[in-house]
Amino acid sequence: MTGMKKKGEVTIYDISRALNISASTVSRGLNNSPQVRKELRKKIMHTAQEMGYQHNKFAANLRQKRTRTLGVIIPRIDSHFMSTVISGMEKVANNSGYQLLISQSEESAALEEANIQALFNSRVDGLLVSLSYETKTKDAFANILRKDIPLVFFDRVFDCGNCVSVVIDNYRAGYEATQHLVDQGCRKIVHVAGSLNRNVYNDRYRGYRQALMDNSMNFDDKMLIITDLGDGSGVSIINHLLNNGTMPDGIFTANDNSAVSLICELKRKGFRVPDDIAMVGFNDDPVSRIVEPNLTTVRYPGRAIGEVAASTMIRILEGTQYEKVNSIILSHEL
Amino acid sequence: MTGMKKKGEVTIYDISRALNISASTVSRGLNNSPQVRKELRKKIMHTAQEMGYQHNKFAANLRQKRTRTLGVIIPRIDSHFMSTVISGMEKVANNSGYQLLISQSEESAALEEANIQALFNSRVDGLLVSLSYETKTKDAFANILRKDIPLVFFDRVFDCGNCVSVVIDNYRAGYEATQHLVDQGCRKIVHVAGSLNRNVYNDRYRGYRQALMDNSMNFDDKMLIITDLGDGSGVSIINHLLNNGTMPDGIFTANDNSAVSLICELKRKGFRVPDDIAMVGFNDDPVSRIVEPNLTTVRYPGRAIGEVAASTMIRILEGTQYEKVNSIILSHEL
DNA sequence: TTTAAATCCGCAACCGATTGCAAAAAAATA
DNA sequence: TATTTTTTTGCAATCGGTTGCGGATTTAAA
Repeated sequence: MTGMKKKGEVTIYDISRALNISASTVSRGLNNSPQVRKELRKKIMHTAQEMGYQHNKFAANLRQKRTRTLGVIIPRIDSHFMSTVISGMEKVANNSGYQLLISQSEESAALEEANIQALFNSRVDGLLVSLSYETKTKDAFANILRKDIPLVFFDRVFDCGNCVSVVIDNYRAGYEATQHLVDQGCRKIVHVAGSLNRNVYNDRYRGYRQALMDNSMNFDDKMLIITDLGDGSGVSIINHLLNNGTMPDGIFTANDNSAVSLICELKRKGFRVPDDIAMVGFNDDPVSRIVEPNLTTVRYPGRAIGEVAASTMIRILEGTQYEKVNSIILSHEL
Repeated sequence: MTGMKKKGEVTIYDISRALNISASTVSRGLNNSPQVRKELRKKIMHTAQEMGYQHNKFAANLRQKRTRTLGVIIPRIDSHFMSTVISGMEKVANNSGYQLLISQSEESAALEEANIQALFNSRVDGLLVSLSYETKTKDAFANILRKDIPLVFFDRVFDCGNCVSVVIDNYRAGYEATQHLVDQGCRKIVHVAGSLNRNVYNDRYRGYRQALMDNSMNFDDKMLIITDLGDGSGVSIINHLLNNGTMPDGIFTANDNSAVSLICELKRKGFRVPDDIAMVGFNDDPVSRIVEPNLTTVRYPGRAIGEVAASTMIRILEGTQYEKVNSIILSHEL
């Protein structure tokens, strides 16, 4: 069927035959079990090496009912933030002898569900998820939860009894970002957000609202713009604002892509940034340091989020996570 | 040992008992084999669904000696280019029912070798690799090659008899980039490169040399600067050039990170870009479109590279790749 | 030397799906 | 109805480590 036949693999049985001992001893020897005397252990390993033996994970997995594999589902991997998260995760996992099975939901709830299913079938020991833009319910996770497969959400999370969330305090970050604009003298601040179904955007939005309120600034619906936050979102947002005649003197936007896009478009339209319109972004994309004028942005610790999510998961799996945590909040900074 | 016991899994034996048929028929039924009559097939699937059956890939893998898993080794995942490549790969793989096992070499030959070994042990059906900065020999791939595990290199490749390479024509791209600078009136062009052990940098360098030669411009060693191309490389490069008194009027640099870094540093030192010094980058990072002045850059089709690499691998595995190819060259553009 | 305690090792069952082979059942032909 | 052909189904072996349990061997204690 594959058109490709495997070469004869060397098994522990071959080794046992070569050394004239039993396969169980070989297995124990290779696993460095104290049940096999040191000398013999060495001989086994040496012979294994010599014969080109390769451990077969499937046989082991089948028997042990675990895979040392973590499933990861993210919207997309090709964003600065996500690839940084994954990088941190991969490193931690690798150091602990785990491997990552990564799949992309492409912001689609259906694909997300298919991926959950596929990873479930692959018998991942645990699942690390950042939700798609579309996802509304946790139905898709029913199988996972039913079988007590540990579930860790990061960044875009669900509030969920039996699982852990790794996030930053988006509410506070949103508050601080808005306050920063107020401190700069802005009196009319627009917020550009993503889907309010996602905690990250909802929390930032709530922080923004609270900051306005605490500064006795009023808010109306026209000051909240919900978009996909894509690279090209700037044009339509600015047009929208111009048409509404509600040009603000400050914009707090929920990621850096859209911030950059907005800045470019504003400049094209003749506005000066930050003199006419001040701007705060979110995510600490490298672009934010390059674009002129430099963009104020909320530092989003992607690598740390990945590392913490992975190490938490591993502690849960190894049974060394004693306290029952529901969410882990990492620090951010402007 | 894990502290976590699995719930009793439903197996084909449970189903066979429930339906009073043999496990082999259940297996065939679940695989939609025509050997089982349609009606029964449906009943089997239905019962499986109902009982919450989950296919166990390990048992299947163990028996079939294949995993439908592709190993991927890259220097780092947290760069725009690489994450785009991976994104394309993942999508293609997923569509064909394959999964990706991704690991990072962090530019270290030792870690790369460890990853090869780990993926080998995981019995990946094929291996997709972009080499680390350090790698010098193909020794680490000996096991892979010996067992005829298909090997596809992309971007940073080895010239290797039995495997495929997916690349762009870096030589021509280097030539064109240099020629572009010449056309802009540059008479003294410096090239900033990565390790010349890597084809990508070597080829670009050779293209650069050839372009100089074809324009009767001379070259001396001081005009080639080899660096790690990191985000912070600009400062030291400019200092180096200033100290040498060899300030050029054009720079062709082998990636966009360093280009941006260079531009920033040049501006800080009071040079005007591109009036005093023109610049061409490489990789088509989003930053290249944001930085001012806009950076001329070679469009590097990351997603396409990932897609082509993955689909080629899958064709090889499925035995539908008939022609014997050694390298696939994708097009680029300025 | 005998007995008790440790240490080492192997037997054989097990994990769960796949598949060659052959028997059984059903359908087609004589 | 008997025979051949075709379609369905089941038996049992297989993939390769892992591990509980008991037996064998060695060492220590009596």
